[in-house]
Formats: sequence, C-alpha cells, structure tokens
Amino acid sequence: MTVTMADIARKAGCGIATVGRVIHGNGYVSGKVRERIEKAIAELGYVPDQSARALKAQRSGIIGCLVLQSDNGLYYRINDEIIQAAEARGLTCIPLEAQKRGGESALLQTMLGMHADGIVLISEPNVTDEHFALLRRFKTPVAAIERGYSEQGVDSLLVRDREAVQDAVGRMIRAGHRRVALIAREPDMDVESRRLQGYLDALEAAGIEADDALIRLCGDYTVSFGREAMEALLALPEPPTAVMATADTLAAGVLQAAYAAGLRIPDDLSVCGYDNVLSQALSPAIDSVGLSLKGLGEKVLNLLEKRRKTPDAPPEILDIETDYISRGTVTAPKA
Amino acid sequence: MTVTMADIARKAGCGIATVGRVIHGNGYVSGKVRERIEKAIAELGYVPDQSARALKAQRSGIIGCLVLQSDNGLYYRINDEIIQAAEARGLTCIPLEAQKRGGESALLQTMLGMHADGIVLISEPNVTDEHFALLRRFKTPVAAIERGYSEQGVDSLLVRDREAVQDAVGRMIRAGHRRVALIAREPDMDVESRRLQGYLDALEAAGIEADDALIRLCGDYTVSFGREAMEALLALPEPPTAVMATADTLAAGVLQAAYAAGLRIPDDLSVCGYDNVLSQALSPAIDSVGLSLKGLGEKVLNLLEKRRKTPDAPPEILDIETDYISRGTVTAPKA
DNA sequence: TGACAGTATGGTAACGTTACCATATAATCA
DNA sequence: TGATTATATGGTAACGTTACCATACTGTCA
Repeated sequence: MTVTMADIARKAGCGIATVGRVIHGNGYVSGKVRERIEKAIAELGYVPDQSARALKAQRSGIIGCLVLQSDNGLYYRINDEIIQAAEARGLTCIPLEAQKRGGESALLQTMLGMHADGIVLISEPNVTDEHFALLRRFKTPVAAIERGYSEQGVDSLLVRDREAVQDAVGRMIRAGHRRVALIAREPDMDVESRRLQGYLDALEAAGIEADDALIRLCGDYTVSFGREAMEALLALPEPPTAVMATADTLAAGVLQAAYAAGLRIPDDLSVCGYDNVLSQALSPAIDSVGLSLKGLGEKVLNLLEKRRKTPDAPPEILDIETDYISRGTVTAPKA
Repeated sequence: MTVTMADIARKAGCGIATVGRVIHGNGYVSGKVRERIEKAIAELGYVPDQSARALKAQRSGIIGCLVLQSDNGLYYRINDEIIQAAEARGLTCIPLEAQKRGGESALLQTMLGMHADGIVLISEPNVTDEHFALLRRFKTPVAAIERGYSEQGVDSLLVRDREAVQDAVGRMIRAGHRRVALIAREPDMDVESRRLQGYLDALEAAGIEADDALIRLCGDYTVSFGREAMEALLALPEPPTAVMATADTLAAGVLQAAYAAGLRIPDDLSVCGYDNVLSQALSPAIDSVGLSLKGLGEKVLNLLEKRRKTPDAPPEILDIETDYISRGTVTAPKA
C-alpha cells in the first residue's frame, strides 16, 4: 500500500541502504544508480515516513513553539519569524497553542513524544519545575521569548521593555508633558513590572513625581479595558495630556474614549502604543514601540542549536531590540 | 535512557501487553495490576513515544491545518476553534503555515509522513491536483474552509459571502444611500467574486445601476490599500455616501482617508467592514460582517470523521453563518 | 463432569527508517 | 608488486509501540 524505501530499492534494483544515501545526500553513490533511484522516487511518489524516521533517529526536525492562547497578534508575528527561519534550515516549526491553562502539559508531552529537536516558550505559557525536569531528562533544548527562566538554565530572548517605555515616556516629557498617564496590564508577569519601572524611571529622570491616579492597570490587553481606563483618566480633576499604553489594543480603547469626549489626537492628547501590531490601522495611526523581530527566528534557532551541543553552558540572554515608531501622535501639549 | 513500556512492565512485574491495556483503557486488567502499572507510570515519568505509536498504528491523532501566511487575524480565530474542538476529542491540532507559495507541498508531505488523521485547508493555500491525488492515495480525509474543492470530492465549509454582502449593502441602501462603494480585493479567488456578486445583487434588487467607479479592487487586505482606495473614491466628482469594505483592515484605511478629508463617521459617511476582526478597535467601532465560528471546529472534525468512514460519499458542503454586527456606523445619508 | 463464556495475562511480529558494519572493486602510491 | 585509500554497495539490528494470538484461570450452567 504505502511506498517504502524497500519499494524504491526494488524498482531501482539496489539495496535499501543506497536509497537512504540518495535521500540524505551523504555517502558514496554512483551517478547512474543515483539517477535510477531518483527516478523511482518520483515515479512511485515516495513520501518519507516521519514517524519511522523520528523513532529510529530520535530526532524529528521539529521545533515546537508553545504559546498560551492570546489574541495578541504579536505572538503570531513571532511565530512567523521562527517558521521562516526554520524553513530555511530544513526544520519544521509547529506552533502549539494551549487553549486553557494546564493544556501546556499535554502539548509538551506530545512534543517530547514526537522527538522535537527544540522547544520555544513564547511569553505566557506557565511552565513548571516538573516540566523543566522533564525537558532536561529528554535533553530537549529550550529557549524562551519575552520571559526569562534563567534559574532553570534556559536561554532567553528578552525585550528591553523597561528601556523602551522609559524612552517613549521620555519623548512625551521632552515634548513638554508633565501629566503623563500609563495604561498597562496588571503586572502579574515580569514583563509588565519592567514596563511600569520604565515609566517611573522616565518620570524620575525628569524630576516629576509619580501620581498614582495616572497609572491604570487593566485585567487584560483588550480594547474595552483601554477605553474604560481612559474614561477614568478623563474623569480626573486634572486629566493627563499624554497617555502611554503598553499595548496597541489598549491604545485603541484610549482613542475611542478620547473621541467620545470630543478630544482630538494629537492636538488635545498625545498617545503612544506598544507592539506596533494595530497602531497603523487606527485613525490616526499612532506612535508605537515596535519590536525588531527581524532575525529573531535565526537567533532562537541558534540558541537551541548551541544548547544542544553544550547542554550545561550557562544560560544566555539576548535582547530583542525595540524601535520607537513615530507617526506624529506625540506632540507638545496645547496650553 | 528513555522510559519505555518495557520499563513500566518490568517495574510493575507484568507483561508489556498489559501495560498497553492500561494505557489505552481497553481489555481486561485486574485492579491490583492496574494500580501497580499506574504507579510505575507516574514514578518513572513515562511519556509515550508518538512516533513509535504513529508508525505502528498508522494514525497519530494529529489534525493538520494548512494555511498560507496571512496577516488576516480571522485565520487564527478559525484555527483556535479547531484546536479547541480537537482538544476536546483527544486530538492534537497542528496549524501549519506556508511562508511562501509552494511551501504547501513540503508541509503536506510532513503531515502525511506523520500519519495525520485529517487535513484542513484554510482559505488560501494553493493545493493542486497532484496534492489531492497524494491525499487520496494516503486515504487522508480532507476538509476545506472558505474555499470549495468539491470537484475533488472534498467536503467544505463555506461562508455565504454573497448573501452576507448583499445583506450589508442592502442595509445601506435601505438607510437611504444610492451611491454605495465597494472596496474589495481583486477577485482571483472565488471568495471575492462571491462578495462582488452580492454587492451587485443588492444594487440590482434596489434598481440602482452599478457604477464601476464605485468599485475599487485592491492588491491585498491591507490598511494602506484601503486608504488609497478611499482616497480615490473621495476624489470622484460624486463621491459615495456609504462604503462596504470586504475586510476590516480595508475599512480601517477607509476611516483614515475619511478623517484626513475632514469627514465624520457616520455623519458624513456610512462604513461597514467584514470579518469583525478589527472593527471593534477602530474609532468609532464600525459595523462589520461577523462570522459565527462557534461550533466550526466540531463541524470540521465531524466532516473528517465521516469522510474517514465513507471515503467515497459525495462531498458535503456546509455553511458558515454570518451575522451582521451593528455598531451604528450605517445611518441615513446627510442630505 | 465437561463445556463454555468471561476474566486476566504474556509473547511477539510487524510498522519504515537509520546507522553501523561488512564487503568489493577501482584508483593511487611507495 | 603489495599496501593503502577512495569509491560503491548491501545486509540488518535496532527504535518503542500496537494488535493479534496464545495461554491460562476463574466461575456458571446443563
């Protein structure tokens, strides 16, 4: 039924081992035999059996990318980068999305059972100590993006969130703003606390005292949370003249609330988003902190490869660069 | 090194076959032996080898979802639905994204080589006759979403695009608009020709003659194409009073161009998007044609399952319902 | 009592590949 | 010449699982 290497060998009149050499392009094969084998492969429509391969060779050419369900378009973009880099190296990147907390376990087991050559943890998934112990036992290289696990010896790629927010808020202050609000998610993860810190850094550097009323923390990165946060800010006796949102989705809500209140962007309010995933679609397109994902895939795969060769090397931490994308929505305050 | 069923058997003092029975929950196993085996599995941290499983059983519990790279957030939502339904059935859904045209071949081979239990084609991937021949040879059930391949005997889930656009444009006309523009993508696929047809249907039903100048076709579903299209429409001697865009991203561009021209939404221009993927984030949140993805995953898996059991049954075509989401951006024209 | 169904367990041949080893011939060199 | 290296090919034992078959030992009932 299925076409196997044995079928190819029979048709080409040679041994199975020789077929293997042609398929993998290594070892000695004479020109005419190679030709016969290639012809047989094409004619029979041979499709290699990945499971047999993975079983025997104990590796699969598969890189698993674990992410917890998230509407944040950023993770898809990160995935795309890895997919592209993997494709270029002849690897297959499989994005796995856990639909609920706890689903990570099953996905991890599946990946290990498939003999994944590497696993990338993207931002949210909650990976426990037992998971890491399992990964170590399987000697599967792991890398994390946007979240550090260096205590587990895991390499990671971290966004310089603190510096990025400090820079963005600094621009607002330099434009003349004194009352700059921050709309962020509740800092249950280290990412958001780094961003909050960057905000505080910028204020301190300018000698502005932080006003708790100007810091709004949301339950999640949604448009409606952003809108509500902005509505609350507008209800203050002295509303902010500039708003930094740690996600474009939050910034989208900010615009909605601002427009509803009759404000104009940027004349009445300066706005900056984060992630640059939505900002160019808004009206007007707003400033945002963009992540340079260029080359991210390469970097991750390099980390995994290095980790595979030297499992016990100290964990490496690389930066994901950010660049501030200016679209003119941060200007001097009116009065 | 790796913990195998044989290790479990040795530790529990039984045969491998019995371990298999416990793992699969079938056949006869006495209470005390089952207990010993379960204990051994937990203690040794046994992880089943997917590749060995797939190799022997010739099935993997994997559903592959093929999609060509696309920034359209809709496909991620479709994927999520399938992932969820698969999880509930103990299957694993693997979304595979081809980064460039032609990448589908390799992904398809990978899927077949992994003994995928089913393959779902989502919208864009260009699957050729040879691909279908391959799929038939492997007896792998296939289903398509948002694109029909019934001539290949493939079951599909199709959005009633024509009716949806007709309905949306009809609402604009009933609100009093006579000059309704359509911004769509060039109809190289059947999806966009169906939508165009729906637009024409609505005009015809109202006795309005179609004006070619009001139909703008874009190279892709991007914000900037949408903006350019709207700019062109505004430059007409008699601009439209309402715009139907076949993607929310296009509609986002429409808003940008409208605002830049000093128009107000919906006072000066009625707008409706499509996909409902971005519309709630815009200012104002605009009307959009939403797709009822609820239950879509179940439907697809059911189709695959049925196809597996009766490979030669005539292809089935199910509808993906749409519902018009009203947010007040389609109102009566000004004058 | 024997026959038979139900319960419980173990042995083992595949699945299709890979990687090692063995073998054989041709080319090269001291 | 013999020794050595490069080229070329084939055989085959695993990899860890599954599913079938065989073999028991219970009860139950005629």
